[in-house]
Amino acid sequence: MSSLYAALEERLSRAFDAVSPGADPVLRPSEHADFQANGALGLAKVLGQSPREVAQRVIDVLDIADLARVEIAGPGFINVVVSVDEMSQRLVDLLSNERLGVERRSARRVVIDYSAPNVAKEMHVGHLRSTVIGDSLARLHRFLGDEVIARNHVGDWGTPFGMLIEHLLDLGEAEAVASLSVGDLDSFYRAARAKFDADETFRERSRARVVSLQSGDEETRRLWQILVDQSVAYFSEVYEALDVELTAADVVGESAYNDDLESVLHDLAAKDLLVESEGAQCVFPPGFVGRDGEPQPLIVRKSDDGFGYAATDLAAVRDRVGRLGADEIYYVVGSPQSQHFQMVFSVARLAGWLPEWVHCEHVAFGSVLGPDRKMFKSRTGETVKLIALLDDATEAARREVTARRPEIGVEEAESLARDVARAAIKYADLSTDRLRDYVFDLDRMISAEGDTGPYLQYAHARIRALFRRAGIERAPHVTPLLHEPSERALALGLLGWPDAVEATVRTSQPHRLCSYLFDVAQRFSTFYEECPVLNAPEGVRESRLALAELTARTLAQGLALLGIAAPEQM
RNA sequence: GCCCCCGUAGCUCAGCGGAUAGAGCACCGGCCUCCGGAGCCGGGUGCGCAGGUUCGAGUCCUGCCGGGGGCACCA
Repeated sequence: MSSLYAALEERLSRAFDAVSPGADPVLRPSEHADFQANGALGLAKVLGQSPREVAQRVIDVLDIADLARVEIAGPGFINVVVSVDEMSQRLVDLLSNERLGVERRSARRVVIDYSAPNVAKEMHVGHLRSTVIGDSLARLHRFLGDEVIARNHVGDWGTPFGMLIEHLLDLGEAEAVASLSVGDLDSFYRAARAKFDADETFRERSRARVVSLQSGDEETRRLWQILVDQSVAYFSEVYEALDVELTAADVVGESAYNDDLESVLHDLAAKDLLVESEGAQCVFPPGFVGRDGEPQPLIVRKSDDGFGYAATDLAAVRDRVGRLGADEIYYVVGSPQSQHFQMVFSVARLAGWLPEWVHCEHVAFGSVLGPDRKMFKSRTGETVKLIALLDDATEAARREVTARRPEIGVEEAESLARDVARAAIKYADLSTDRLRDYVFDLDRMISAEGDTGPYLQYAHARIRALFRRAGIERAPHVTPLLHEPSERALALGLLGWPDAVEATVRTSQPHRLCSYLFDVAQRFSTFYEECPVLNAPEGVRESRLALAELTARTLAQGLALLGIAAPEQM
C-alpha cells in the first residue's frame, strides 16, 4: 500500500492531468490543512483562467471523497483534509505491519564507500562523519531492500609504509604487534616519523623498503600485512564501540587495486584520453581549469612513474561497475574532495566505465568544529581520537544514568550509558544538513532536552514504560479513534513515515529523518499531555495504546536506521 | 585569478518555488489530586547586501560582502 501522501497525490494527479495533461498537483504538507495542492496557481497563466477557476475545474473532476475533503483557499490553493476514517484504517494496517508502511523496492545494487581510515593511524574525529553518515545510508538502503556493498577504502598503501615497516622491524615483530594491538596507533606512527626525520640511515632503509614493497617482495609484503591486520582489527573495535556495521570483510583498501592500475592506464590510452604533461600521464576532462587558467589534469601516473590516488579511484569505479555490477555508487567523503570526485567521475564517464544509467554521487559533508568554530582539536591542539570522544560522552552519560537510576546494576548502567553516548554523538552529527560544518558541543548533544538523540530515546522509553505498566507487550489491534486534535496530529505524523524514509534515501540526507523523528516525538508529547492513556475509559484506552505503540515503533525503527539504539528503559 | 560549499532569532539549526519564515537552547511566565517533569502550554519587529526571473523567492539566476575549502604529481 502506498503512503497517505502518495495516495492523495495520485488522485490529485489524475484530476490535474484531466485539466492540463501532465500537470503536477504540487502537493505539500500544510499549516492550514493536512495538505495543500498548489498546482492550480501555476496553471492559471497557461490556461488563461484565474487560479481559483483552475482549482475549481480540478475539484470538479477530482475523485477523492473516500479519502479526504477539499476546498479552495486563498488565491487558489486546494486544501486537503484527510478523513478520520481513512487515517484510522491506515493506522490499523500499520499495527500489523512490521515495516510501518514502508514498502521494499526492487533491489538495487548499491556500493557505499565510507569511513576510510588510514592503516597505522588513529581513527580521529575527522573520520566520524564519513563513518556515521555512511553507516546510516547503508542501513537505510538495506531497509528498502537494496543490496548494499559497503566499501571501506582504507589508506593502506604509499610511501609512509617504508618507514612504518622499518620501524616495525626495529621494534621487533612481537613488540610491534603488542604496541599496535592496544590501539596506540598514533605513537607507533609518530615514532616512525620521528626516526625518518632525524635519521638519514633510517630514511634510506625506508626508501629501499618502499621499493621492495612495491615490487612485491614476499617478506616485505608479510610485514606490511601485519600492519594492515593489526590496524583493521583495531578499526573493528572502534566500529563495534560506535555500533557501526562495518567489518573487516568490508575493507577493500587502496592496495586492492594495485594490479588494476596498469590496465586503467592502458584503457585510457586506448581511448585516446591520455596526455603526457610535464612528465606525468594525465587526462584533461573538459570544464576543469586550474590556478593558472590552464586546463587542469587528473594525474593518473606521476612523473616518477608512481600511481596517484586518481588512478586508484578510477580503478575502483571500473571495478564497482564492471565487476560488482553497481547500480548506484556513493562516496561518503568530505567536501574538500569535491573537485577530485567530479574529475574522477568525469573521466570514468569519458572512458566508458561509468554508464549514464549508473548513479554515482559524492555524498559530501562539512567539518566538525570546536567551540572556537575552527577544526575540532583537543585542548593541546591535537586531533581527537574517536575512542576518546566516545569515552567522554560515555562518562557524561554514565553520570546521568547512575544519578537517575541508582537501583540498576553497574553492568546495565554501563550498557545504557554507551547507548546514550552513541545516540548523542551520532544524532548530533546526522541531524544537521551534512554539507554544513557543525560545532561539536558534548553538553548540548548529551542533554535529553531539545533536539537530541537522548531525547528521542527518552521519548521511546517513556512509551515503553506505559506498556510495562499496563502489563502488555503490544497494543490490541483496535481501530484508533481520532477525536482529540492531538490524536489526529499524531496520527498524521505517523502516517508520514514512509515519505520521510523515501526523502532521506533519495537525497542521502539523514537529517531529514532526524527532523521527522523529532517532530513525531513532539507530537506524541503533546498528545500524551492532553490525553490520558491508561486512565482513559475502556475503548479509548486501547485506541490510545495503539497510537502509543505505533509511535514507539516508529521512533525505534527510525533510530535504528540512524544506527542508534532505542532502550526499553532509561 | 577561477571553481565549490556555507551565510536564517542572542546561540545551535530546520525550511522539498507557495498563505502571517519554524524548532531547540537560553531567558521570562504558567501547569505537579493525573500514566516517567529528561515533560507540556504561552511569550519573538530574524532570511548578509543589491538587482533579476516568476502570479508568488529564504528557496532559482547575476553581481557584490563575509566565512570555509579546492585548484599537477600527498592521499
